[in-house]
Amino acid sequence: MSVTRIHIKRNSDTFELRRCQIFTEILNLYIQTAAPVGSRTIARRLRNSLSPATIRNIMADLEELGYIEHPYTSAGRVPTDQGYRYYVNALMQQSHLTEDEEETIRAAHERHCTELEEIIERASRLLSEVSNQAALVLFSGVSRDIFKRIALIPLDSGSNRLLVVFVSASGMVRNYKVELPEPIEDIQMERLTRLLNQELEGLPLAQIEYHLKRRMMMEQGSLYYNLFKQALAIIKATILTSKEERLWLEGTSRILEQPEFKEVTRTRALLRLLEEKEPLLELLRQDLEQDQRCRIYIGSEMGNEAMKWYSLVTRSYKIGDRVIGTVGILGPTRMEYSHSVALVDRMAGLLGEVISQMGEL
Amino acid sequence: MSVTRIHIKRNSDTFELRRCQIFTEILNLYIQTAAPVGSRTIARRLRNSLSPATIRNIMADLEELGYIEHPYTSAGRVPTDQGYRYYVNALMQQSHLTEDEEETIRAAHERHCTELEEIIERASRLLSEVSNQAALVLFSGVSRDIFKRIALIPLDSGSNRLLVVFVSASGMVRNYKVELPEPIEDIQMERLTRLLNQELEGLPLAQIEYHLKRRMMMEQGSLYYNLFKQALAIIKATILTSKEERLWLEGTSRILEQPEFKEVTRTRALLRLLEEKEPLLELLRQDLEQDQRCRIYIGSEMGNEAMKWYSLVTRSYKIGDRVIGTVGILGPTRMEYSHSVALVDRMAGLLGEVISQMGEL
DNA sequence: TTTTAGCACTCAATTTAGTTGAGTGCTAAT
DNA sequence: ATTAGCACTCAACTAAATTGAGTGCTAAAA
Repeated sequence: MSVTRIHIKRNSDTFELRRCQIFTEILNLYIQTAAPVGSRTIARRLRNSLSPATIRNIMADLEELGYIEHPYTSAGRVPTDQGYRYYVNALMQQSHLTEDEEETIRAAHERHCTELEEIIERASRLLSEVSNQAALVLFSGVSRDIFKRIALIPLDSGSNRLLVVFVSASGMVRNYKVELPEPIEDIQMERLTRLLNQELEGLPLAQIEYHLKRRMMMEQGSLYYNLFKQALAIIKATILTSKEERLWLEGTSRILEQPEFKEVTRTRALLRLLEEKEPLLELLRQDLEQDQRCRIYIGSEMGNEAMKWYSLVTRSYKIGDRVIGTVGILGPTRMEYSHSVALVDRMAGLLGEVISQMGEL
Repeated sequence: MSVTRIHIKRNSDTFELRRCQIFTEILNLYIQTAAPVGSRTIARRLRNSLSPATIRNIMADLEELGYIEHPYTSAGRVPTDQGYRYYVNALMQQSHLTEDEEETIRAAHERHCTELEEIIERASRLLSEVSNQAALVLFSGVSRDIFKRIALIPLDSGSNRLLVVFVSASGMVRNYKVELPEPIEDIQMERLTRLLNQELEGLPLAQIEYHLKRRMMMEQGSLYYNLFKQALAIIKATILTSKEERLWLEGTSRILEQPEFKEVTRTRALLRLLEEKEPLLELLRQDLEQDQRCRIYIGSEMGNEAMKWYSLVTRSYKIGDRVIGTVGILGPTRMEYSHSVALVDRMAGLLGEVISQMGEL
């Protein structure tokens, strides 16, 4: 009673292998049916090469390892988050898209379009449709984008209201309205525009401030000093202040189509959370830092009670080697991870490509 | 058995009045509790001035009129869509916002901001929070907006790619990328810009095409002819092609908090529909045509199976007397219509105001 | 040592039957 | 025109019984 007997001494390779096989079987069945899996079912699936009793023993082992668990004494087994993690890390095999899926994706990308936002919205819709889960796309391009061109447009002649139009290398266009402390002459404005475009072209946004400050120092005392000062002020008030992060979330209603939806409270909590967006953003921002392959967050790993029953598969997408955002699929922990990974990979690749092309134009 | 006896001959004013009173009572009770209302409950609410039996008779009348119905033989009564309609048209009294609500709304509008989209997003969130229902805001400003200013920015020097920046009177800024059939010189472009700004300032977008064509005719043979031709081409490729309708939808998860949510299929169907957006848009577009006070669509009136159990309260908002969009609340048919109307009215007024101010700046 | 058959046991889920109570419609008395 | 009274209906709840998929353990077989 007091000593927990750990009897997984049968550690030869064959046993190890068989355990994995049975675990995968449980996992797959559970993914398909959403119902706890029992020993007899597994036995049948293995064409009775092992008896239910044996499988029960192995299941006991798996439970001790923390990969599966009992909802109650006499129910079948259900994978734990730890189990999914093990599967994802060690057992999962690469999966490929079906021809249908390829076709759908290709068809959707046939119509070209020039609006970045439209491209992203479509991509998120597409991903949601093909995966039949909720899909998300984060665009956080601006902050890691590159300066291409700026234009200053007076909003009222003679006034001090200014429209600043900014075009980034990735083709994104942004507008900012600014109010200057005092009216600015047309000639001065033209100079300013020319200066900014000459100085900043090709510069990553992160370096702009530093660069302008340095140049300002250099020009100290010269005619240009004031110009640089003004330029810096404008840039600071516009491009640098805006944290242009935007999240698209599509197909949340598909979450209601899963059987786990029956648990009303779970679903409600999740949808609430998704509407807030901030918690998700925090998670996604991590992906921006490193350029890795797919990231998978399983249930409790997301560190949020409301997301306990859901998993997230994400991958960053990029222009060249600059990460500019993240795409992802959100579904119940009981999801087909390999398939989701394949989809997310494809979407991330495609989205990067399409946006790159757009920027080049 | 064969002849339906209609015994609503008691048509004197007192009876009429009493019927209304009881109907309102049923309606209010049902709105509060979401449970069918029985004759005894009503009798108690009327301090037993009438016996349950009498009330049953009246209820039978109301049922014959189509205002209430039985879910099953021995259940209480539930208002029908027709009943809600009657209430809304004839019985509903104007309601005012509570101080709390006023306070919340005012607080939210304290922080000024310059981005149109941000203002609208905030407004929809706010409306959803205060009403505790799903809220929506349609912005369809552009098509009925007024020209203010245009700017042309070459994207690559010497190339034929152009960024067109357009500012409308309501303060909205739009960008379009266009590809010209042949490169355009800087001087020519400046002329073009000046021409467009001079010709079109203050013109409703709907009249732009006609105006330019007419001017083109007038200048036939003159030096300006080609300029006008080019101008028209650009305008057509940008401002006039874009149908810049955008719908914000916030707080859909609040729908899950209503008791009618138990009917899983209903909710699922609704959320699905809301994600598509198009059906809602169609409905909302109608409001743009006339400037009326609040519009109320009740359940089946929306002509969509999935929305059968929900109602929509909308009102257009405007700049001056130009309608530029619609705000609305979406909730179960069993909603507090008068309160929703008050909220929607306030939001529509406020939103119009805020956007107007923004445009003036 | 591993596998399996057998058995007692558990427990959610389903079924069944019975009870309750809010509500109705009708009729006859007030 | 109103009400009291009565028979009837039916969802919702309760409690008990049944079912069956599943378990763990043990002892025998391989």
